Amino acid sequence: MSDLRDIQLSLPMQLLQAREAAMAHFRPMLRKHGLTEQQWRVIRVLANEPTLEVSELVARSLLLAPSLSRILSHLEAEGLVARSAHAGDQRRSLLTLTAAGQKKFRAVGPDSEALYEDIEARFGRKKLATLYQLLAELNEAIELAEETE
Amino acid sequence: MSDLRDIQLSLPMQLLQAREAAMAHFRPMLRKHGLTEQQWRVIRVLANEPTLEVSELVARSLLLAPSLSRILSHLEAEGLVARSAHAGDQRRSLLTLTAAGQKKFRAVGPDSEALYEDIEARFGRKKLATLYQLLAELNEAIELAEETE
DNA sequence: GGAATTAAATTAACATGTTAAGTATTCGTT
DNA sequence: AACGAATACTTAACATGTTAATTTAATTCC
Repeated sequence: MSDLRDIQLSLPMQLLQAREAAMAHFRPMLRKHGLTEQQWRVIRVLANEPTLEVSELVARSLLLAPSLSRILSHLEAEGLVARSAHAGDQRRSLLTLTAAGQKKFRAVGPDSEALYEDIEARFGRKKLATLYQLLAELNEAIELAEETE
Repeated sequence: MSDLRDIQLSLPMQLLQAREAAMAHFRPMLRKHGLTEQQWRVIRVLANEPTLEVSELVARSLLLAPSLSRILSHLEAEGLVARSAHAGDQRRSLLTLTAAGQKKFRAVGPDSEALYEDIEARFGRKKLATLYQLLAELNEAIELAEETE
């Protein structure tokens, strides 16, 4: 009944399927460490910076502000992340990994890396590099469209 | 502090970012039609088949069964989808698009297609085909890993 | 042919996604 | 200094994601 392209051939569905295939491996591992996928994203970003503002965390973790807000209060309650005042702007706050947070990062990191390397090895580093390049160009093309419309 | 790859270079993050870039265009359009992204996926799948079981819908829409269960009750309440009995297995039920559901599909379809074509045109059909191919191979590689482990 | 298993969906419980509204603070202007 | 606008988050409300538990019906096996 439809002239619309097969749903399986739509770009967002392909991207979703590929991501789910990968995450199906990561989620059980993270679960063993007591973390969700999103909590791990936050910890991972914070592990590479001494401190970050919420807005920076939003940008780097690809989480929406309301989600991050909830996740941060959770991670604070667990003692993995600490919040401190921003000198000069009371609206902002600075987030840091606590010692416990750093310990968690060091515990999960190798397990995470192992899964990545497994995927890389099976898929091929060369093809993976091509895929990254294409995805970056896709983002660029779409963002360019936003400026034009 | 970290030897872990930059989070921005991780495959799931790249896939997520690319998908979000695309969906940022689709969601407002769907919202005007009173649909969520996921509801539209269900309608789109059903538009191509006279009837489908829940398990088939799960597979083709890339939704988890609990999510689909809620979405279907919503779409039934809206009169877009109808449920009928499965002859021979009372556990299953058959889903069909109602006349209103088909009308909705015909209303949204062109808007959806226009956005796809815009992306295709900007990104390039050739590169898009390469991207599809790589994503399919990635899925294959990951699923192969599942059988082995 | 009846008890134990398996299978298909749904429900439950909690976390996140998404949009809109709200809050507090800062900035810009006069 | 003071007002309005903009900024940085947070809350709210509802939809979906995720895992586990339930429910109901079919299947298996003795």
